[in-house]
Amino acid sequence: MTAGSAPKWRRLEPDERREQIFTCAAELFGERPYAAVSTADIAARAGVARGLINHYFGTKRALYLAVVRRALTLPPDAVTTLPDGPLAERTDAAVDWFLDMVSKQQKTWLAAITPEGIGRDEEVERILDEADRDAAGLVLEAMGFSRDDDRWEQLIAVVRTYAGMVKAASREWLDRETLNRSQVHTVLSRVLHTLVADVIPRARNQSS
Amino acid sequence: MTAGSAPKWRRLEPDERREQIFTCAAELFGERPYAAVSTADIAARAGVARGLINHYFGTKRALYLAVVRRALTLPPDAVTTLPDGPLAERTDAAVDWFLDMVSKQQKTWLAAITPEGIGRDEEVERILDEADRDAAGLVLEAMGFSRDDDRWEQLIAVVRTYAGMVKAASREWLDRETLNRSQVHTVLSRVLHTLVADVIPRARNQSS
DNA sequence: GAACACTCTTGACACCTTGCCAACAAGCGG
DNA sequence: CCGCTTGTTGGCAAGGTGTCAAGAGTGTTC
Repeated sequence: MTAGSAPKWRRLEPDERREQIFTCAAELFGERPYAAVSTADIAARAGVARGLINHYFGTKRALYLAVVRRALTLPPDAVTTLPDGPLAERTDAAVDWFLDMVSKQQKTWLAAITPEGIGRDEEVERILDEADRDAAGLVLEAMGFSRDDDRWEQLIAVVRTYAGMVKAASREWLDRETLNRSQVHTVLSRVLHTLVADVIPRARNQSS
Repeated sequence: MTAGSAPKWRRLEPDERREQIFTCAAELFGERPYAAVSTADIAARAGVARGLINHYFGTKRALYLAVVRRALTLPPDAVTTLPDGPLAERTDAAVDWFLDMVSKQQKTWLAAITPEGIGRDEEVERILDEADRDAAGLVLEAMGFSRDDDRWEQLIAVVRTYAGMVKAASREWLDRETLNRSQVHTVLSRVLHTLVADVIPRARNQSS
């Protein structure tokens, strides 16, 4: 028995440890509401002292915000991979791409977009807003609009409106399971088609 | 000096006290996120001992749920006042009715639908769901569907999807002010028209 | 290979919040 | 004026969070 002094704990690179804690936190926040997840729970799952969480993220809330931020940040490989065909094809492809992405990180995505109800929270709201804005930009570009368009801000607003529908549809599909993927796809791509082909041209003539 | 023994506190009817605490709580939850409002804050504003809150509502969370529930309950005078004309007219009228209602209770409505993103919470989610469900039912009836329709559940799901867009549009209009009422009206009524005339017929052939 | 230094990690401490409960007292009925 | 009902208070115990000095793993040096 070479009784080598077995270390009680392993020392990791900060980035590594940070990521590990982050992952465990993301899992837990996906399973239970914010208040029902204690830093002790996160520490336990990560096999780590509770204080380490504060060391890396400062605050439970900050850790939570980091999780939300990453869950809502979508990979920017959207536009490049979309076809060039007619509008109907492009909307189909865009929605498909999106549904794929969402189904990969179901839990986290759902948790991030699920409203808790009354009361506003500046930080979370800002993160949600920016994520929506980025996503809307990608969608618009995929649909063939340019950032130089003089109505860009209004276009963004319209698509962000659409984003509300996308989120609700995701919940019906993944959470409530009242619609299947095919049905959600139909709803989202038809509506997107309507927006681009029908609504946006009209809206141009109603600027305040 | 008729040194009448000045009472340290007044005794109220249970309903009265309950309502008073409820009101203060609603105010505070409207100003700050759930976690940032302590029962001590509520008690202070109500001029009452903290323990009394637990006595009446049992739990901080229960009080919060009561507030959310009341904020989301909407007046059921929708269907009766809608015209009988062609679909486009009905969608126009329905959206108009809705925008009127919303603009009347801006603050409460906005506070109630603004996502806090603090994760999932069965109870709150259920309350939001039921509110959406009721609203969706009203919309469908206004659009001429019957509750006996064998696809009723799926119809509800689709309209609830639409509800997500309605909320997002309300925020763009009232909160961010990136779209004016006319534009929001166009977006919402056109999309509703698409749903009823185009999407729902298709969805029927895709039931899982 | 032993001592060293660096810093990642721990464990305990103080503070705050929530829910509980027994005692108190306001106001009505006799 | 007295006593009863019960609305109301105030303090206690459990649990959660953030901070911080001390401890221990791991690479480096001689």
